Amino acid sequence: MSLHNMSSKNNLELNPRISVDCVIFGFDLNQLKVLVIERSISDSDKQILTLPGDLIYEGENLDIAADRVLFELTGLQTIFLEQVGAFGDTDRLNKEADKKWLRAVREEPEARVITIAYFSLVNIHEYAPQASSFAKSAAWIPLNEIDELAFDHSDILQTALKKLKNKIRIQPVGFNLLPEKFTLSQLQKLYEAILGRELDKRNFRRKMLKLQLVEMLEERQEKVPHKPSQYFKFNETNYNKLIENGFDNFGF
Amino acid sequence: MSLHNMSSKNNLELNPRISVDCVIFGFDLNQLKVLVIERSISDSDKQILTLPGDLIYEGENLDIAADRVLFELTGLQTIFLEQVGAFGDTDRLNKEADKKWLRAVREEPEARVITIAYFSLVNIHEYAPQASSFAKSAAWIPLNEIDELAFDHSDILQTALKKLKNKIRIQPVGFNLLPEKFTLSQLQKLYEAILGRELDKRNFRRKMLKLQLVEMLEERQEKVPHKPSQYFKFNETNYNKLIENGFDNFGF
DNA sequence: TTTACAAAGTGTCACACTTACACTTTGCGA
DNA sequence: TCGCAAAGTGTAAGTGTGACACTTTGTAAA
Repeated sequence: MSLHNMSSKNNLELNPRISVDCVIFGFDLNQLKVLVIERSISDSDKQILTLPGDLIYEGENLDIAADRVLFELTGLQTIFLEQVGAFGDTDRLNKEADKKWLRAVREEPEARVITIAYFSLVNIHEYAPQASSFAKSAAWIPLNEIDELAFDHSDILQTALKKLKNKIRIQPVGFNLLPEKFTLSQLQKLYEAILGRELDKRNFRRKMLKLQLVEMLEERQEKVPHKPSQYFKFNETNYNKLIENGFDNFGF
Repeated sequence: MSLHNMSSKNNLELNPRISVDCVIFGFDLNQLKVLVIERSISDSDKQILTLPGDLIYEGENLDIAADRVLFELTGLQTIFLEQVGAFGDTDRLNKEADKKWLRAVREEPEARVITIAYFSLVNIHEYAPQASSFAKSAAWIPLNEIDELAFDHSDILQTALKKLKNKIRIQPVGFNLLPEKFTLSQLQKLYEAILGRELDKRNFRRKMLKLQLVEMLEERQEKVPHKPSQYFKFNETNYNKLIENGFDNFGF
């Protein structure tokens, strides 16, 4: 710490900047995907992926800042958004490529930044990613194709995913990830994508129907080259009740 | 934001301070308690309770700062400590009594402070709370006797408690809250205190023994005016295995 | 029109876990 | 030796889980 000499520099150290980063999960009825930003300084530079995020504004609440990032990027508002936690290790911006990028875009590239991570579940078909003030290009990348992210974003992503996995066991998940009507197979694929393993079709259906989480619609699939499946929708009353109380099928 | 005029003041606004606050749970073999600080400016002032916490130091990792707060207050090191999350609402320091106190003790009482909350489980008998650099007096208060805390600390406490409740359903809890040897009734009381409801004695014992979480010692209680109970200890191997894997008795 | 395809949809049995419930045992202290 | 107070113990009914294979049905191609 005594490496730094002048008070203005010192001040930078003393007062970390705060950012929010969002892990935005989407589901294309087949795979779980994450919305990432392709960051580049020059064309020659290797593309590096980051999670969407931004420094918070003066006087802005953390949740609001996360809403803002999500909205600017996707146009989505009042969507599910839950805090993952704070990531503030002093060396989190220390990778050479990251430092180079920060020097190119930040007013105070050396400043410590503590980020508050959020995660969100969105319906991938409801919109297309938009260019925003902090991101020129955004893209949905399948979860299992992401191997390296800038800063500590891989860490953040893994933590968010763990949180989602735990959540799905206790509360229903899907309202935000699925279109209004969906088939039970699609719902099952969603659970499989999140849990990372296959589930038995019959057992899955039995469970979903017993929980009365979903209800059958009149409508069916059309023009599929096999037996068309029934569409379902969430039973909003029961869905919210289960969100409130949890499944509560624990050991106590 | 435009209320503030000068750049130094502005700078305060732009760069929030970061603190850590710790929810330290203890268990006296009967009740769940929380370690709180009694804050007072003058003797005449009404005592207000806060969670122990401190601004982080320059260049200090968040986890390290939380460790430090815990250590200074309790002398305990390398204890279970898990992040609850970030609390950063712009109005979290706006209560009149809190502002008065901040003006008395902080260099920059008007600065925005974002706090990262942690929670910890400690064995209440292993030590006595100590005066520390940030707290003159600390005390264990039963959870259900705490009705008001400074700042947003009630909110933080409730969030930490919810986290603990969820944790106990998925992972064993107790190693840090209980002495080395304990009775099954004491363990049951701990679970009841955390879950906030009574459990059936026989069912509880059956479950604990089946999980092989604990093992019986030769030793028994002595000089108790009733049938003495066996002492148990945690089976460290199985305990750690269960921490790793979770109970996994969910719906999927 | 017939046929092949591909995914939807369906039932049962064994097993494990949960819940509810009441009496006996034991050491201490009066 | 008697009373107390908490420890300790078993069972039966019900419910959820996990494993498992065949039939149905609409489309599209032959």
